Amino acid sequence: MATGRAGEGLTERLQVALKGRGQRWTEQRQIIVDVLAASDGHATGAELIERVREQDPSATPSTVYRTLDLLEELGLARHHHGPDGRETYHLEETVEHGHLHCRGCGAEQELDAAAAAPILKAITSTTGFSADLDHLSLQGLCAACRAAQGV
Amino acid sequence: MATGRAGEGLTERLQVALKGRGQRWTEQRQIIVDVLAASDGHATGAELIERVREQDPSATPSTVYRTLDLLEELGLARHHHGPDGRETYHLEETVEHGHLHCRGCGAEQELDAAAAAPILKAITSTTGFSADLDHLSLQGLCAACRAAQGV
DNA sequence: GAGTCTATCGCAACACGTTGCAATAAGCAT
DNA sequence: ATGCTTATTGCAACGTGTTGCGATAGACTC
Repeated sequence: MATGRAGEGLTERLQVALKGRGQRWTEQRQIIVDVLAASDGHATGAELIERVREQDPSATPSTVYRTLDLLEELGLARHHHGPDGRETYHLEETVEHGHLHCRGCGAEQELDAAAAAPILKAITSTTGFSADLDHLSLQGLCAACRAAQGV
Repeated sequence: MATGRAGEGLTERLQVALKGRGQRWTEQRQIIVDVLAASDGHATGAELIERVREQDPSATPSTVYRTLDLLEELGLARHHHGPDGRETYHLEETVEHGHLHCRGCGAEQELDAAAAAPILKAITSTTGFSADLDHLSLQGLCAACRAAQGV
């Protein structure tokens, strides 16, 4: 939880992965990975940029977004879209999980792999489609709101 | 199939609903509803604006988006977010359905209510959450791509 | 260490969507 | 028909995210 520093092994994994693709390790990328590691799960692009800028005011949005894309290509980060269409990013280290947004009370529940398993299974068996848990972002009514609204 | 004109009853329903709320019926709103009706399902905000502008070049994005919000409030339109976070709008008349985006081949399948029923049931029984089919937008691998990749 | 190649950076512009505000015009009452 | 109230419009600016391009600088060779 929010260590403030990228996991020690992570930086090295990154350096190796980049070198293997003829790409480069830079200080900005280190900062972005650190910030992402410190953000522990759910940070929007704008938040990440702001935090990166605290450490390096010369950083620009394009650099941050491009680095995030790169991290995704390498499989070290993921992003998904909230109910308002905004993006949130997190490291792949974080447990894979889906999201449930309640349109009644606005609450957001996480959906871990165990809870999601029957759902993913139902998707596969009815559609042949293998869904990515990380992109599973549902909107609806939570149990409490359903009870409150007598639905 | 893209009638090109809003269903006759629709315009009247709208006028009544608006009047009941002390709101007004304008030509622009008629155009927007017509365009939406002609778009038959999946149109992005930008596309809608472009088509509205063909009929009324003075229309601006803010007006179109505000009208779309209004239509949603009235329950006559819906929107959801694609895998890239962009919005697509459709009339409530359109059959309620979810979406499946394949990250392998880029194909998009629709998920009708019958196919979704077991999935929604699984969601409810494991989480207590009642999900909105219209916001169900999954990303993953379709059966063909899974076979091709031997996953 | 100097030179070369090219990935990365910063900038500027764009695209989509949202919001605040002043001007317009819809709908109602007279 | 005229005037009044206020919902709606258009404009302009902003926020988030993307893209093209020239300049910078990282990594490798000699």
